[in-house]
Amino acid sequence: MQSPTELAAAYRSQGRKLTPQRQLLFQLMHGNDKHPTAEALFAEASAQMPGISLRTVYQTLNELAEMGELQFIDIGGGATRFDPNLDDHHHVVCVDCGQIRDVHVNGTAALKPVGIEDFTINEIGVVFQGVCSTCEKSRAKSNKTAHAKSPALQAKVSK
Amino acid sequence: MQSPTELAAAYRSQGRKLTPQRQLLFQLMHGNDKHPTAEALFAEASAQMPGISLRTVYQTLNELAEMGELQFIDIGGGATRFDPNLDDHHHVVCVDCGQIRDVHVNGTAALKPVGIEDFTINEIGVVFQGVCSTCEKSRAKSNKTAHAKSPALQAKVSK
DNA sequence: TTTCTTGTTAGCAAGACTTGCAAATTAGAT
DNA sequence: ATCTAATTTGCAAGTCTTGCTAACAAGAAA
Repeated sequence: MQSPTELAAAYRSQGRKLTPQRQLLFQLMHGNDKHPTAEALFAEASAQMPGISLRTVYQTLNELAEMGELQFIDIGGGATRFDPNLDDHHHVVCVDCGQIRDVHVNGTAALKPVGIEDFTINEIGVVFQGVCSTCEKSRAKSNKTAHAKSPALQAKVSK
Repeated sequence: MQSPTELAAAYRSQGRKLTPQRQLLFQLMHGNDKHPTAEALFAEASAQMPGISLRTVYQTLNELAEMGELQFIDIGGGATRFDPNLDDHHHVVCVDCGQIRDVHVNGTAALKPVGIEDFTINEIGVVFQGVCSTCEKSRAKSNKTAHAKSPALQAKVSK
């Protein structure tokens, strides 16, 4: 995602208006690597601008996505998460705490799907599932099984 | 996913009962490579067993997932899709019609995520996005832009 | 076969997430 | 200062999935 200043220009050049709500959301998302949900972003925004509506957050995120300034991430678990990182990257998810981390991956160009000659591939997405060190430690203590699914990821399964 | 017969045995050995509803769903899912949503499966099931409830379909799918007989696929677009294929495989999605195809991928073992030493990776998921030949043809006719997103994938975005 | 226990089903309400809509508001041009 | 079209809000509504519970049925036991 471009900087708030650049976005301001981009917005105006498209006939969109530069509102305080949008400017705030530009700031909050710029360089944000937390992959927040709309609700999470709404919470942050509300702290600085009481009264801003969740509807506006959704609206702005959708605009930014249309403009190609950010992407949606759906890895199960309910809410869509937003990623302003436009670099070529992928994601690592902790199945315990649900955190998502951006990660550069070497070797994607060598991936060879077999038997889909009738498809024109445009994009490749790789998601690594694992356990972060923090969760690994708490697992050791609480003696959890290594196969238990994260509250985050099992949300849709057996909440 | 195992065969209906094997699942019957697995169910009983776990103290679960073998109901007609479950047996029907076992059949419908066994070897099913359509990655149906719960609704889609419910529709198929209803044709053969009028009166079966959507609730039961969800329940059974969740059970099978708990038992490791199938996996959930979340690629955005609203509903979760179910995959009974337990082989090591990945997915190709047509961004136009939304179809999902199973695909074997060579080279996944060589994927190297950079900078996540603090994660213990357990699984890797690869999703290829592209356009199937059928949609490619209709695009040529209707002169659609190559960047338009599929109704299926943009469902959550700008339905 | 009848009985009994316990797991299941069906249906509907409700919860989570996201979008549609319309009135009130405001950015930016004139 | 005025005007017009884009925005924001707030709420209703839509989609997908789960919670809850009474009625029901599978499988064990007698």
